[in-house]
Amino acid sequence: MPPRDQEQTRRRVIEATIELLTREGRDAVTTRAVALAAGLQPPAIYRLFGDKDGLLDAIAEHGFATFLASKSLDPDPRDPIEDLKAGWDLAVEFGLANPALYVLMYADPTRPASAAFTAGMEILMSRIRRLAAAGWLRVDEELAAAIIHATARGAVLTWLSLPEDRRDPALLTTLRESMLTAVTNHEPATQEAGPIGAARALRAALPEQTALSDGEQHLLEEWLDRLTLGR
Amino acid sequence: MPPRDQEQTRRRVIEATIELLTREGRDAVTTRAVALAAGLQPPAIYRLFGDKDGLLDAIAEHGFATFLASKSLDPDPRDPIEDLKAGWDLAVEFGLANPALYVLMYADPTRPASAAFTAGMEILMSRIRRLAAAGWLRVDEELAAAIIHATARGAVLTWLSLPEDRRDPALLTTLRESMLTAVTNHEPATQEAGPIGAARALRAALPEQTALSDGEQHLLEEWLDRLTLGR
DNA sequence: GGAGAGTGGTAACGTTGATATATGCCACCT
DNA sequence: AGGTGGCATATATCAACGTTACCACTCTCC
Repeated sequence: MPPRDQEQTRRRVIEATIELLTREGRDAVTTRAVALAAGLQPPAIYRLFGDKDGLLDAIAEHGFATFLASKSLDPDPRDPIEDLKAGWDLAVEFGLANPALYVLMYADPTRPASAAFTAGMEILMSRIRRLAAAGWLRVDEELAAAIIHATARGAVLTWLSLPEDRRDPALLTTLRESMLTAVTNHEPATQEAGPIGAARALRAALPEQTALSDGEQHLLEEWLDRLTLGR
Repeated sequence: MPPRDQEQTRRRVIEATIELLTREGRDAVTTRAVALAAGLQPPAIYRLFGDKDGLLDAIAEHGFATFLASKSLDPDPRDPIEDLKAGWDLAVEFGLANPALYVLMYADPTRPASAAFTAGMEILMSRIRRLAAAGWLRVDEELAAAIIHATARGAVLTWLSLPEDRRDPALLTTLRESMLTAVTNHEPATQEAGPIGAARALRAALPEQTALSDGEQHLLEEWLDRLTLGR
């Protein structure tokens, strides 16, 4: 049997599993129930996914990918802050739209990061890097990622743990705004994009620094001048 | 047998379970393993706790209570803001000190709130109420509780999901400060960028530059890192 | 002293994740 | 065309799990 068919049954199993998970909950996802829902025998799961964790990773990836595909993410290079907000909203929206899947992916911190998890992190990191390049970042990139991740995670899990009639949308907007003020500056540290603007801004602010020796600072100034000249 | 003895064996079982949980992880907590560790037969668990969830609730309550007992919480009626900070720190500290227990209590949002969970919420709510009485609250009490809860939950779970060598304590202090500015009218002491922001921007934009040699760029990156660290 | 209630121990049931063994099918080579 | 090897399927099975039924014992109270 060519791998085409196997890929097809893989998809069928994955979709049946997601259906089962969202409709009957986490505990209903047993290898037998999945096999039955997909019209296979229990051992087939193991041939296709290795073990149950493999199956769960696969459905996480599939669910995340289809969610992303349903959204159009077109970053505006001129407003990285708006992009960050949109990215945060996207992460939260995924959690609210796919609670069971989200809990599977993000609830247990001891669970090793799945492919879907790292894929989401990649999206975030690219936006953070653009923010940093534009001089907006108040903290270093790694800390920014952690803050964004933590606020989104806390927002979704807390939202889901509240009974439906006590869920206040202000929780989400407030947390997003807090995240923003924690991560970004009120004004960008550089006026122009790219290394040239950053170099010029640093050149201007350099006299205040104390971390470098006189000699180091002198050489640094030369380099910054070369950078601003672009050659 | 008088209930005195039963209470004693209950305690023994609870402590054995916590020991098992923290030493060998979540999956090691089976009714049989717990019974063996406590020197009982498996059915005894059910006589004492009803079912396995009853046992887990009991250990959550016990773990939370002993943690609280080890801390002295003496609210200062004159500084409710400091009290809130201390309360948030307390919640986070509990999570970092008892990861397995915390995950059990807070990871799965579909799990019904245990006694320990609501006990922690009670502590929080009393502080929020005092904050509100003093006129410090920027949002209504329920939203404040949700924000505090969400930031703490996100902080702990994100912290635990990071590998140990990438855990930055600034994540916790930053999130606490964000929570504070989101919930209260207290003005944050925000530091302005100076050369740090510009250095960070240049660091992020550096790969695009062509004016410097590889060696120069490498040394420059080291200096920029030193500048952003401020020492 | 005997009846009843409650405790404790043994064995067992149904289900789960996972695997080993047997059965059937299809492409491929001679 | 007819074997033949390899692979997907199907059945049976395993150990471990949460949980419960059942039985023997002991203690209490009349």
